[in-house]
Amino acid sequence: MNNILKATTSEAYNLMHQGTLALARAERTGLRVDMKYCEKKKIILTKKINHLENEFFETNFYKRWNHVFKEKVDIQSNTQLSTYLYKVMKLTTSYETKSGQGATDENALQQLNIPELNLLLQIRKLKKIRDTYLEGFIREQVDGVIHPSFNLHLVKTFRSSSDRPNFQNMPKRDKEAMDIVRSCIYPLKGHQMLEADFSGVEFRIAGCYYKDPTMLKYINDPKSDIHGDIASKAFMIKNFSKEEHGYFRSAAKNGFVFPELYGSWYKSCASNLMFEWGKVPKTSKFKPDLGVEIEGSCMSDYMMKKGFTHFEHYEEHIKTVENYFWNDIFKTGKDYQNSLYKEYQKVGYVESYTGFRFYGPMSLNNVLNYPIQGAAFHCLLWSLINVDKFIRENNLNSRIIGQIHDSLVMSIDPNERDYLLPIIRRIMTQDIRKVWDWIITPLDIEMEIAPVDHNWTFMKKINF
DNA sequence: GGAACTCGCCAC
DNA sequence: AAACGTGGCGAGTTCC
Repeated sequence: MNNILKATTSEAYNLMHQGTLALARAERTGLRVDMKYCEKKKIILTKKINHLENEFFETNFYKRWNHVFKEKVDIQSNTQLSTYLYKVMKLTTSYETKSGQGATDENALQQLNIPELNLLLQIRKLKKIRDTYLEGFIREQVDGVIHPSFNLHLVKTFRSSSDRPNFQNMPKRDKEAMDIVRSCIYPLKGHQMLEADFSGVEFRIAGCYYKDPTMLKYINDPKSDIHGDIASKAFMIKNFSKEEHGYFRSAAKNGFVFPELYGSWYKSCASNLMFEWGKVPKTSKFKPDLGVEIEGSCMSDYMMKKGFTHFEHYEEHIKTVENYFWNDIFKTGKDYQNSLYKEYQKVGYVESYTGFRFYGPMSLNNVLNYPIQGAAFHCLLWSLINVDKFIRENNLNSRIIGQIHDSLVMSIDPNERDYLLPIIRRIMTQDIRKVWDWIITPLDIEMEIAPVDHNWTFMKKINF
C-alpha cells in the first residue's frame, strides 16, 4: 500500500507491553474520591427517588399496572412494562428490541406521550446515577482512592476497556448526572485535574487509511467542516453556522458521517437523524408539535416547513445526500472501502498501521471499522507511554491517572504545569508523527484544566 | 442458587 | 446480501 510503512507485529507487541506497564502505574496512582460528598448525595438521591416513586404509585397508570401483576408488580421490570403497554393497553410499539419484545427505552416511552412515563424515566435516571456510579465509587474505593483498571487485552479492535469502576463512561452530556458524579473525583492533593484530548482523531486516522483527497482537504483546512456541510444538506440549512446549528451538526456527525464511513446506508442514516429528534415517530406522516424545540418550533414542524410530508419522503432525501457523499466528494474513499473488503476476503485478515492483525469472520462494517478504531486509540496509547516516560525520567510529581480512548487524564503539580503542558502537546502532535510516518494528517489536541484541589466538574479550556 | 442471558444506558 | 463500531455494569429474567 503506497510507500507508507506499517508497524511490524513486534512493534505492536511493544506497544502492548509498554502500554500495560504505563497503565499499571496510572492504576496505582488512582483518583481521590470525596466519600463524604458521595454518601451525602446518595441519601439525597434516595429521598428524591422515594418521592418520585410515591408520586408514581398514586397514578391510575400504576394502579392498573399493579392490578395486572398483583403481588409480583415491579416498576423496575421492563418485561412487565412492555407487557403492560403493548399487550394489556394494546398501544402500538414504535419499535422492538432484538428479541422482538416491544421496546421500553427512553425514546420508545417518549413516543407514547404518556405523562406518567416521564416519572418512570426520571426514576431510572436517578437510580443509574446512584446505583452504577456512586455505589461503584463506594464499593471500589480504598482509603478514599479508586483505582480503575485499564485493559488492553479484551477489545476486538485492540482499543482499551476499563472496569472496577469503569472510568471510561462517567456521565458528561447530562448536566445533572455529570455534576453529581464528577464532583466526587479529585486529583492528587495540591494538584490540578488535566485532560488532553485529541481533536477528531478518528476522522483524521480514517483519512490516513482512506487517502481520499477531499477527505484530506477537509482535515487539512481547519476552517472547513464536513459535519457542518453534511448537516446543511441533510437538514436543508442555507446559511449554516456551527454556533447556531450545533444541534444539527452533531446529528449529522453521529447519525450520518461516521455511520457511512463504517458501512451504514441511507435508510439507517435517515432513521439515525430522525432518532436525534426525540419524539418524532420514525414511520408514517409528520404531525405537528413533535420532537425537540428548535428555531422556535418543534422538529416535526421544521420538517413540514421544509416540504417533507412522510418519513419515507425524508429517506429519499438522505439517499441523495449519500449519493453526494460517496459519488461526488469521497469517490476515492468508496474505492478504498471496496478494495479493503476484497483484500480481506482474499487473505482472511486486515491490518492496522500500528502492526495489529484482525483475523476471524468479520462483516464489511467490522473490516472498515477495526483498523481505524484501533489505530486511533494507539495514538493515545503511544502518547501516554511517552508522557509517562518523560515524567519518570525527569522525576516529576505530576501523574497520569486515566485515559478515555482519545484523551489523557492527569494530575498536574501546579509548579510543573507551565513546563509540562507544552511537552504533552509536543509529544501528542509532533513526536508521534516522527515515529509513525503513516500519520499523513496533522494531529491536534485540546487541553482542559481545573484549579488546584478542585474536582472534575471545574474543567476549563487552556491554551498551551 | 448461580450462570448466562436480555434490556437499558453511560462513554468514546 | 446486508446495512456504523467498541466497551462495562445494574437489574430483571431464564435456565439448569
